[in-house]
Amino acid sequence: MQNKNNLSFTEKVHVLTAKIPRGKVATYETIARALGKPRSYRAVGTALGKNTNYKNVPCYRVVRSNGELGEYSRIGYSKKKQLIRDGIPIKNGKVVNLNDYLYRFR
DNA sequence: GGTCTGACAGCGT
DNA sequence: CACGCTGCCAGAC
Repeated sequence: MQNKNNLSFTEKVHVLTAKIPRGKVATYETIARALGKPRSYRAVGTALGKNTNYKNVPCYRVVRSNGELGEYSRIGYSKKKQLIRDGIPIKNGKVVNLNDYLYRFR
């Protein structure tokens, strides 16, 4: 399903996720907001869930609004480890000072 | 086109 | 403070 922009909502989510720089993270709400729909965070989660392009889309950089890492079920691979590797401090399964590491889409 | 699902969020209990 | 129910939106049936 493609819209006028030639990109489905899901595709947009993937693209934005891929733009998150190393050392930064984004929340489902942030991404939804970047798409101009602050309340589609639900759909964002669904979109990432359907994503299988782990090579191109660093979905581990997408966390919950409260700083928790979220499910990331599919593989069961440590999202936490990846973030730490990117320089994001994690404590008790949550991002420390989320606001400082939160990436703002431009 | 109505209904269900989901890698969520917020508020109530 | 830990659950549970409800609301939200796009995609799949």
